[in-house]
Amino acid sequence: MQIIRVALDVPVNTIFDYVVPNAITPQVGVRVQVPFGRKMVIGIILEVVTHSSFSKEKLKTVKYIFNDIPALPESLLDLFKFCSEYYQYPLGGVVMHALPTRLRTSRPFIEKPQMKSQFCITNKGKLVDSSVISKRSLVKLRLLALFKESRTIHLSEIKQISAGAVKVLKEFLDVGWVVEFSPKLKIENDVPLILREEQATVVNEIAKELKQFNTWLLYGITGSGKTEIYMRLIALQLLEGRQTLVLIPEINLTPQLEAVFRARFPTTSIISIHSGLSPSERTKGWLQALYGTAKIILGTRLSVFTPISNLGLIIVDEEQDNSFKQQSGLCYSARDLAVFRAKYTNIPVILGSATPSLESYYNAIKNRYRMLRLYSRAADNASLPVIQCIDTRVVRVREGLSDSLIASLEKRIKLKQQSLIFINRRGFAPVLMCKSCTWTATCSRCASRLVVHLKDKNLCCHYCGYKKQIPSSCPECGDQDIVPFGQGTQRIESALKVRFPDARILRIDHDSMRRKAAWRKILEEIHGQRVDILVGTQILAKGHNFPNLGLVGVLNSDASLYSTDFRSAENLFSQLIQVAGRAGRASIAGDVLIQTKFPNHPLYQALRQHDYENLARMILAERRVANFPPYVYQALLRAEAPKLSTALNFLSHVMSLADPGKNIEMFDPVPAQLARLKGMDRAHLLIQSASRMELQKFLAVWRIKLTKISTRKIRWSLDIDPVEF
DNA sequence: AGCACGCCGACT
DNA sequence: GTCGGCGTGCTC
Repeated sequence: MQIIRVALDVPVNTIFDYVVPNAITPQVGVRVQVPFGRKMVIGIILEVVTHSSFSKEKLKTVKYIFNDIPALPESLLDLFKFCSEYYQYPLGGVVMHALPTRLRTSRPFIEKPQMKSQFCITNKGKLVDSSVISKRSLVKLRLLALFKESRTIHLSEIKQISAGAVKVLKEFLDVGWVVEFSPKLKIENDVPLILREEQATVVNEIAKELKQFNTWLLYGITGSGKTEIYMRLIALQLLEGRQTLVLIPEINLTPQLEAVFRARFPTTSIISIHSGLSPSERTKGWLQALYGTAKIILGTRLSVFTPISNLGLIIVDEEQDNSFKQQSGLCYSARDLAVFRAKYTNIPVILGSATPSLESYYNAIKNRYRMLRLYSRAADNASLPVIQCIDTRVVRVREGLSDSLIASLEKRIKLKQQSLIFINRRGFAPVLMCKSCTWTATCSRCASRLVVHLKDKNLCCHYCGYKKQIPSSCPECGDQDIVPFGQGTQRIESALKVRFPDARILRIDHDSMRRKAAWRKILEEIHGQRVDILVGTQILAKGHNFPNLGLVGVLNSDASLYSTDFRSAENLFSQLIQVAGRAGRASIAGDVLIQTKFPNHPLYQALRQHDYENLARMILAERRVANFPPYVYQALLRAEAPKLSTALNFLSHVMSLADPGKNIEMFDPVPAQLARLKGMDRAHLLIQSASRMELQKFLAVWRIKLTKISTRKIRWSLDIDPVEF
């Protein structure tokens, strides 16, 4: 009897067996529709066997075997298996999570061959001498001439030439004389820069071992030209016909990097996978990667699961970024899976960063990763910004702004340069407070304070989205003197407006970024020099070049220095290095001013010296003493329940069931940082071990016990290598 | 996760 | 006497 073992999207740690009629030969990696309970569901065949341990009478027969897409490669299925085991998550859940949503439906996927509507000529096309075309091929000649004289041509214009013109267009596309033009992206004729010596060294080092596994940690200061190195190595892959997977942290960065890649590789098929695409578009790109036609696959963490037939290289840019770690459900780290995938495929993986994660840096010290360094900035004349601290214990601060910062802003406005005020969000949002009884507005569903939004005149919970009106008096004591306390971006913006009435000030935060096109518009404003002072949070730190930026002011970064989260200092450092990197990118010497009460803190000292490695070694020394990662491996069991005591009791009970060996350390259950979220109380239990393998073994056994005990009213989940607590 | 089965309170 | 509450357990 033919039996298939199928992965289904059910939170049960088993795969399900089905009978296949003898006339059909099933294949591993193929999508199927099967009866499950009283419904029909979609799954993926993981194994084809002849016997089932499940009783034969109870076995059902597969309903439909899809042939709309090719079978998933076994290497990808192995990645799923590893992911399921390592992250302690049901295999079926992993497989279906990784599949594009469009393929999770029972409707077969039929690709509509739709052509882009606009096309433009490439450098190669421009150089074509029309004499190579036969004088009799009138359509070819006319089309080429048309392309040579205009920048972009619409499909309808091409159709006007003759009925056969579209066929000729396809020929031109095949030989690379023209490319599809996407109106969103400007295609410039990008000429590869001449590499600096240190860049060339890095490229050569990696190129020497291009066909075998190695984890390269590329440490390069901001603006040192890491992207150029990626492109050189991608070019080498392209010569071999191999594909490259590029993982980046945020969706915001996709169009930017995509445009850079398209400019460099105008005739190469590049796909980007991000949440802005429709399910069909996503599936289309996903399939192009599987077919091997897409040569560069650019995407966020989910794209680590993309099937790629001829993968030659993986790049993880900004590898320290926490958005590579999924925080709920399947808590995977795309960076770590990328390393596994590269090892399994025997190809190199590059982790790039200006401030590598301590985990990666430690791996480099231990020679598990190979470190390469870039110390200088790529652009001529560009130097690193001068970073200084403003001691707010000494200098007067009004409305959150010190006199020295105001003076510097004034200077930059006079020089017609732009400035950026960067606000560290932590504890900075304005809360509503009663001056007489110190009551503050809190969220009824979360253990959080409501944030004052002056523009919409309401109070908002930043965790669950709950909104309500600003009360006119204190609900506790009735006093009318209730005021926003602490400066948010809005308050800083208004303070700046008072101080600089003629300056053009632009505030950027999550509210002003809501709309899809907002970011593009904001960038246009900035690049068009229609802004003098930018005010904003984290979003401003990432990726973009502001050539005329002369000054960066940093407010309220101290809160992260002494946070309960042991990673907050390194995150702050990474963030400040990134914002500082916004300044002085072109020929302007940049200034960075940090307002702080602790100017002598080692973190700020390292920052002033632009000395990541010294700080990293110092933090590592602390971690070793405190027995923290990367010296130990951690796992977190989270539990949430309507009452905190329920969650804590559950964790205590579960802890008593555990049988940790002497190398496993378990800590007592504690309430989570944010003890209440969306009406649920949250607690967790930390487990750690110096041995990753022993921790894995222990968790596997323990989790089976966990799934067996009844969990009424409680939701629990395991987070392996947690980054947030 | 769904969805059914199952055993106890307020309703035509 | 039933309708329906959601606690428990199964799905190949």
